[in-house]
This record gives sequence, C-alpha cells and structure tokens, in this order.
Amino acid sequence: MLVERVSVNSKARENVLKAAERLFVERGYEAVTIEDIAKAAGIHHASLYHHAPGGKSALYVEVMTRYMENYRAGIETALQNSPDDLQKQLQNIATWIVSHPPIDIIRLTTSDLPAIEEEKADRISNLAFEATLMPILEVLENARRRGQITHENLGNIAGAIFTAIEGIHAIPDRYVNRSRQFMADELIEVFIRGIQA
Amino acid sequence: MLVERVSVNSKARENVLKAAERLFVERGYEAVTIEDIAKAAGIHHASLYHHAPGGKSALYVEVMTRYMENYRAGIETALQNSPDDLQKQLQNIATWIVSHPPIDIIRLTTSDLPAIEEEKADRISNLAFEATLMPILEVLENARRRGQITHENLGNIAGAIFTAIEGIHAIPDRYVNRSRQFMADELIEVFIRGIQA
DNA sequence: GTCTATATAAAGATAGAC
DNA sequence: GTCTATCTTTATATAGAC
Repeated sequence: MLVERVSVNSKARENVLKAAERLFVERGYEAVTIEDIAKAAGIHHASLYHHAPGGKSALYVEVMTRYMENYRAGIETALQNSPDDLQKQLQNIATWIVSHPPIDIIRLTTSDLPAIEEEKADRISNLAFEATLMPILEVLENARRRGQITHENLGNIAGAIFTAIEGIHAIPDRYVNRSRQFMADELIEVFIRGIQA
Repeated sequence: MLVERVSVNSKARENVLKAAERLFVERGYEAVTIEDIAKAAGIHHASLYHHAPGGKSALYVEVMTRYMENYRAGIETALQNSPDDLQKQLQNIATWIVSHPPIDIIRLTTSDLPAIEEEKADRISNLAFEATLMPILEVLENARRRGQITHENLGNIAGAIFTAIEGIHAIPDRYVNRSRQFMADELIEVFIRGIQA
C-alpha cells in the first residue's frame, strides 16, 4: 500500500508532470505533443504512458488542475502580507502574474478546453476563474466595504485588471523599456484612480 | 490574363479564405485542420489545395495578413466619426473589438506564430501590433497633445485598454449581466478617469 | 473546380523485453 | 521504470480522373 503511493508519486513521474505543466501552460494543448513532453522529461515517449496511463488528455487535465490550484494558492498567500491595503494587495497579485507564464483564458476557452471532454473542461474553466478573477474581486470588494471605492460592477474591473496585467507578457522585449513589474504597478495606479470614491 | 485574375479570386476561393480566416482566428493555427476548413467551405479537403497550393501554413499567412489589415482599417474608419473626442473614439474602438472575435495576441505569439516560418511570423506579429495597439496609442497621444491627459507611458496604457476590452470576450455568458458593449464603455470611463490630467 | 484514391508523415497509444 | 518495436489514427499533401 505504502509502496504503491510512493510509486505513483515517484521522482520520474514528477518530472513528467512538471514538463507537461510547463509546456501545456506555455503553448496550449494542441501545440504540445507527447513527444515534446517526454523529451523535456528526459525519457522515451513510450515510457511516458507508464506515468500517465490515461494519455495526453488525462495528463492535461491532471496538470492543469494542479496548476490552477497552485496559482490560486500562490496569489492568496501573497495577499496575506498586506491586509486592507488595496494598492499593495494588487501589486502583490501583479508580482505573481508577471512572474508566471500567462494563463491566457481566451486560448484556454477557445482552443485548449474544446479539445477535451466537456465535463472536465468545465471544471478547469471554473478553477481558472477562481484562480484569476476571484482573488482580485475579493480584494476590490473589501476595499469597497472600507469605502475606498464606489464603483458598481467590480467583476468587470477584476477581469480588466487581470487581463491587462497578463497582457504585459505579450509585449515583445524590444518594446519594454521599464521592467514588467513597473508597468504593472503603473496600470494598478491607473485602475485605482479610475474607480476611487 | 484577365481570365487568370478572375480565376485566382473566384467565389470558391473566397469561400475557402473566409472559412480559413474564421477558424484560424477563433481556434488558432494548431487546433484547425485542413479538413475543418474544407468542410466549412463545403468542399472536399483535396480540393482545397487547388485554391491554396502552398498548403496550410501559406493559407494561414495569407488569411491572417488580410485579417490584420482589415482589422486595422476597420478601427481607423471607426475613428473618423469622432475626431478629438477621446471617450467617443475609445468607445468606437471598443465597439469594433467586442463585435469581432478576439485576436488573442498571447496565443498568437506563444502558440500560433512559432509554428510557421520566423520571417512570416514576424510580419504577422508586426501587423497585429499595428492593428491593435497603434490606433489606441494614437488616440491617446492626440488627447495628450490637447492637454486632456498627462500620463507618461501611453504605450503601456494602450496595451492595457486593448487586452482589457478584448478580455470581455472570455467571460462566459452566465457571468455577463449587461451587454459586452456596456462593460467596455465602463472600462473606458475607468481608464480615462485614471489617466486624466 | 471538384472529386476519388493514394501517398507520406506525424502523433497518440500499446505490447512486451530488459 | 525505461526501452525497442509496432500498431492505429489523424493530418498534410499529391496524382489524376471527371
């Protein structure tokens, strides 16, 4: 029993999951092959099925589920440093977003998820929203409770903040004069001014 | 000579280009097959090569080039209605963005373009920036010249406005209580307040 | 301009030896 | 846990008849 648990969570398996996660997040479901993942994990692609018997789609579901949960947990941990400070909290979220590969919810929704089973796609879609919009929305709603902002439709603002900051990833290096964190902080100031009481 | 020009721009060919454009824009390069395009155009997939002898990648380059040029032209036409009115101009751009499928520059950069020749990818990447960021940036810079806004790094703001409005596409219908145009207008008000002099 | 038939290549997946 | 070998399916592409 104990042996089996060790076995299914072996170092080799973890390598496969890590490689799959990085590639799927970076390039999306269709653009990544089993061969790509195996190569990145340093094994033959046939060996991959030992660690991921469900094949490509099950592997995708497993690593993306885990990724979204970690993403959410990371953002929520970052928030605990500065309770009740809207700007600091948004900056902490921005630090997380700019230092991780973009989740790209549009690609997730229009390209990646339609390729897998609908029920599983829905679950990942929900996790993605909980990992990205929800933390920002909660920060905004707390600020509204404190009377700092009056804006109505905070869901809309939360979405805009997330996609705008994530969009910083898409800017080619040649257009980036300041650091990406600096650009994110700038956007946060603009958003806060825009929704302030 | 004349016959040939008619031939290469036939109705059937135009059907193929239209179908390819819609599918490539909606789902991205890797997620679309030649078969998908042929089916959408109502022909056998072998017939497709009559209209697109260069195969999938050349077809992608052709339709995406055309799409970006049309996208840019559409936005610039929309701007001519309301010169020197920052809010109206941004609203007109937003109308265009929410009524067209998202370009998703992140997917374009990380998934679609890496699959084709680098030189062609660079050209499409540039066209995409000219079709999305540039029109917004010009509107913002005109407003700054009139003294309406003082913000420094307008490139950063232009990117945020585009990705934030485009992100409205990603919101599942069940979360959308107001129209997408309404949400876009709301965001524009927030942005303008945030960067106003 | 469209089709059938076929070729080629790439990707996903399995069997079984070590 | 990893490999070689093999199979199957899917996708891209070509040839040639109509």
